[in-house]
Amino acid sequence: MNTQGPTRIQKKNRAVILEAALDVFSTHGFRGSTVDQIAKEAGLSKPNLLYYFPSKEAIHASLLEQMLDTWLDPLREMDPEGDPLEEVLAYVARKLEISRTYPRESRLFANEILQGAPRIGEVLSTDLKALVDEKIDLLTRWMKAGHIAQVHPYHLIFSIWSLTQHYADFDVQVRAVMGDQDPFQSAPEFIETLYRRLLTPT
Amino acid sequence: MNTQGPTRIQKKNRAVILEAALDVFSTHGFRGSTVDQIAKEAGLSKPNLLYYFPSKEAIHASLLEQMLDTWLDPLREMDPEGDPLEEVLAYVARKLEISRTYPRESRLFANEILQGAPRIGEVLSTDLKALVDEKIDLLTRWMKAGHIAQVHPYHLIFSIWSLTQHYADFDVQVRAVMGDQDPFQSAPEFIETLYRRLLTPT
DNA sequence: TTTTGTTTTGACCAACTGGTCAAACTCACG
DNA sequence: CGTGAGTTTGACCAGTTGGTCAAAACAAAA
Repeated sequence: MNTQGPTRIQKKNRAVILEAALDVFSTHGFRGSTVDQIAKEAGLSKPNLLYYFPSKEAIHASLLEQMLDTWLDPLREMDPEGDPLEEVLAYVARKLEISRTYPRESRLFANEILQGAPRIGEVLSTDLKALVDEKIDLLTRWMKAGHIAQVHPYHLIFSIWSLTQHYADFDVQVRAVMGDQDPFQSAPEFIETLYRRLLTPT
Repeated sequence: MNTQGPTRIQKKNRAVILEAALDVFSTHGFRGSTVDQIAKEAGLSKPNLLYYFPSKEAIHASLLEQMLDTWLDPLREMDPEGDPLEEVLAYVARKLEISRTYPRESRLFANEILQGAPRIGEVLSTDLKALVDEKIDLLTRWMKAGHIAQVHPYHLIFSIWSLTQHYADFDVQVRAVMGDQDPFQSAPEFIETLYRRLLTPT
């Protein structure tokens, strides 16, 4: 009888599989990826991989779930008690940093949304919407109090998402255009300037 | 011997196929789409579809080529003789309008880039880079002359791409968060404000 | 109507896909 | 050492995929 948690081997192999799957799914999308590909990347045989996860779907679901938390965290941290402008700027900086550190997660997410969010559409219109609405409220209060400039708060948030994730999702294009310059060296300053000028009250 | 151009039927069917393929490819990506799916959407049998295009790849390539022109046009139109700030704002407005009018093309492109641009990587680092470099030059001159504020010109362009395409590529997410409000009603004003504040010289 | 080129299709194929299974192997522990 | 649970694998399967092909159906000019 197994009364203990997962074996050392189970722990290691599940991690190895998720790591490999993230690589594969994030660059080929769900349907574009094959179990064989993931198994090879993980250094396992296909049946062995399917001994640790019941199906391709299950691996993908596990990755998405894990990723959604990482994705939402920076927004959650925006503090109603802090200095408004600095809070927004800090949020933007965190988001950009995450794009740099976890580009594969960003692309996994982008792939899912692009295809109509078949697997996380529900979460978007419940959990995500709830969190965003809460922060929209906060931003609106800040604007009404004159702490930051009045702009459409939804679009403010969308703009932050799109600007920061662009560097992960469209990495190939960014690098093709910029040549050998590192986009992440100059991006933080540009984006901070942008939001400072947009949000500093007149 | 066929000395004339394409038949009336050929013209119509090729168009119908491309239209159907755009629908399918843009929502499922290349590998996620099947020839059968496209054929069904086009109202043709699979062999009949393959009578008009030699392969799945060929249809995809044809779409990408056609799309790239549409995608680059608004940037080409940015006029060195015009008023700097208004030229940039007009470019942004054109780009956003295209996102609204051709969301499928935008998603087709996003899919391709996300997967590492295997089919258009070459074009990006030649044609696209050349065009961008030319406009970067123009923007830099405008900045040095004090007509628009000094910001990193590459990131300025990336920000325009990401902000405008976001509304096409992440449409599902935007709508999930905004509920039944139409994002395209309020987006143009927000984005214009953003670039006006960013670029108006101090 | 005949003839000739164009268009459409059902039947088919080989490669690949996600997933199963029984048998073999490995390993910690008594 | 032995034994039982945990781990790994080769062989296999049914469904799907992109693509082919010969024959049939159709259109239009003579």
